[in-house]
Amino acid sequence: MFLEQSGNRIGFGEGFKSMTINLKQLSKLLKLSPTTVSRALADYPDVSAKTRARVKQMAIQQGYQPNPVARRLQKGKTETIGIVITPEQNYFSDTFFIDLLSGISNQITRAGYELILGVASDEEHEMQSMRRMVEGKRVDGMILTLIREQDPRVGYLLDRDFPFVLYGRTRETRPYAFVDMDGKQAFEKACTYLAGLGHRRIALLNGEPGFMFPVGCREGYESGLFLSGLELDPDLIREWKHKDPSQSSYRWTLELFKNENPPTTILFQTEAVNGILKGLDELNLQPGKDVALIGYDDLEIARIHRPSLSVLRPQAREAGQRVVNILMEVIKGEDPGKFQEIHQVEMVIRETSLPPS
Amino acid sequence: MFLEQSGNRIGFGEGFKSMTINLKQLSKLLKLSPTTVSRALADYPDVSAKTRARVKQMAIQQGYQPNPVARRLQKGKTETIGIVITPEQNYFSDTFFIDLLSGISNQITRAGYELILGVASDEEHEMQSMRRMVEGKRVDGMILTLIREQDPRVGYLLDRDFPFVLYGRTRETRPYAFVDMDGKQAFEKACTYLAGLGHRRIALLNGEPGFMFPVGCREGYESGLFLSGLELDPDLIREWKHKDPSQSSYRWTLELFKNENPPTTILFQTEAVNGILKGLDELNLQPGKDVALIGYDDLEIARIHRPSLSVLRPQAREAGQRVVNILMEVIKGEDPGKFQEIHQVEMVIRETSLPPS
DNA sequence: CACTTTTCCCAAAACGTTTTGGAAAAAGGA
DNA sequence: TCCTTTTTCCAAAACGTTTTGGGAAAAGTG
Repeated sequence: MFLEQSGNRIGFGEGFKSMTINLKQLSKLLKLSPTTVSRALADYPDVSAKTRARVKQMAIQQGYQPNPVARRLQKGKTETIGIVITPEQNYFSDTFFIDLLSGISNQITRAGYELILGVASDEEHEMQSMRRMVEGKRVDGMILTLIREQDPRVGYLLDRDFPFVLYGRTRETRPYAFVDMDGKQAFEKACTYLAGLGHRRIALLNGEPGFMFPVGCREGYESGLFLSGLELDPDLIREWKHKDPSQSSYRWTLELFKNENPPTTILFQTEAVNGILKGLDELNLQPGKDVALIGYDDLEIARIHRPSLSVLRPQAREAGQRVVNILMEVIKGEDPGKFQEIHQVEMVIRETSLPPS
Repeated sequence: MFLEQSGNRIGFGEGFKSMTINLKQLSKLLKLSPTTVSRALADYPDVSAKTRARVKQMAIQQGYQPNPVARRLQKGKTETIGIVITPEQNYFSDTFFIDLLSGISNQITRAGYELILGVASDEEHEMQSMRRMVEGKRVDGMILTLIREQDPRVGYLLDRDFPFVLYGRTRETRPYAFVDMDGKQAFEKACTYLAGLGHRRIALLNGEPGFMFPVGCREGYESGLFLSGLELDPDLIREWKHKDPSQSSYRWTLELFKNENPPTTILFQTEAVNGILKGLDELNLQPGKDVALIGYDDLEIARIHRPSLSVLRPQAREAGQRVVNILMEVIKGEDPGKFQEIHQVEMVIRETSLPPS
């Protein structure tokens, strides 16, 4: 009589004693069928306004929340999105990425979904982690970041028609959904801006080849030089390593100034700024004064450094939200090819982008 | 005859066409009952070795994986662990935290569980995100980081007997499970080491009050001074802000050296190193030479900086794994009070811990 | 051979929802 | 009043597992 069936068990050793109420229990309380209660809460038109109100009030009073696991089983959806990060590549410690993740997470929560996180140490584990999510039916869709020029993840997901959205782009002919920052336009803008100030020797300390983003940066750089009537000098282009941004960029900075006709300004990803500053310091060159600097990404260091760094600032949070909204559409069955967005990047002029001295 | 019931649907606009096989379908293929197949795969003794082998082989061949959502419903567990991060506090961009997260994630995967991530902008949203996970029956247990002296999250979870493990400690009399680094011992060790080198004016640039970790750091600092027969001078203790570690530590560094009897060495959390280096640079003091430095946490900058920074190095990855293992025990119903671990912290001597000049 | 024990398998129930396909009651129309 | 339509509700099925509680066949025992 007391606790019929499927009531709360009086836990023994079960740790957490669920204090929560069931649909069945709630419906008993209301003297209605579970069907009606479920439909009332979901605002179906076939339940009267009066009972709907009664149901909702009781649901709130009893703190009823539908069990998500049961709903997922019935609906045939996991209500879950997956993402795999690779801290080895020193990307995760970027505040930009946190902003992206923040936008993603908030939007996913708003949709009533869950974000599950995989942490992989290398490319192989990255793929493995993703396969577990996809083939293990643990997610409805994937979000991919830190995209490579040839990215096996994209082929894998396209092959099995699994919903996904890239933050970034890759070399792939089949249509897929992505949100990308316009790195090309950003670097072009920075380049023409510097040229406009009178700089003639503009160096590019670019990200590691193999990844897609530096490709756009370089395109923008070249196009910027061209638009400004400047010659491209291969000696002014160097690439740092993802595994060790500071060390490699430090060495390349020293290299750049061994040039008999050294640069008066450097374009780079802010990730690499520590190495560059270290190098300039060693060469007794003052950033901003002797060498103008514009970095891509507005990290903390860019703001607190004296002189403060001029940067190209992507709107990471907004991009994260878009990624999620698009993924939801793709999950619904929309054609992924319809969702290909390239977002503009803002240029923030601070103290390191003066004319050459 | 072809696709009876519950077979694969030939998707229409459904996006992802599931190519995966069912327990029912698998059992039909094997001419066995779903019960037997399920039990064979779970290594129950009441299925013969022969059929067990046959079942397993077929399962592999067909790529069968039990639907986790269905299993969760039946088992009454979500097989999911929750964590909420607060990037605002500039904690997340710490590579130490990535290591912790990496250890957590890998161990959770090994247990067949999932890690769901919440990203909250402040304390209020942090609580909100956790409540959604707990009250919404979305997780079996929680992992808490960045613990405050008075932490409402702990009381909340204790009140409802919900399984959780802290990375860190808090002021709470009821027993709870935690894994913490021995910050006290670490700072004591660093302090006595420096005193042993001959330093007499040892400064502490500590983390923000309100959080638990700086409390231990200070205890260790004071105890280290005492053991070395040094007097505590309140003028040598300052606290930087979580929201802006670099800026605040920069200002405090300048302050410290306005002292008529300035320090010859500083103890701090590596998070704050940028501001300290900036300050020393401005004061024309060479780190390592004029002022010895030991930081807590072995961030990238500590290794790449010249001179390289001596640090206290917590084993974040191992700690993450322990947190998960403990949480699994607590979820099983073990007494959380049994799991209170304090891990030793290694001291790595590099180039910034020389005797006073 | 008859009885007991062991081995091997399975039907049915359960987990907590949502959806399907009505059915009873109320309202409207002639 | 009788028939039709609309409104309001609900029983049963389904989602894909695991667990419960046997039961039939095979093997052992006297």
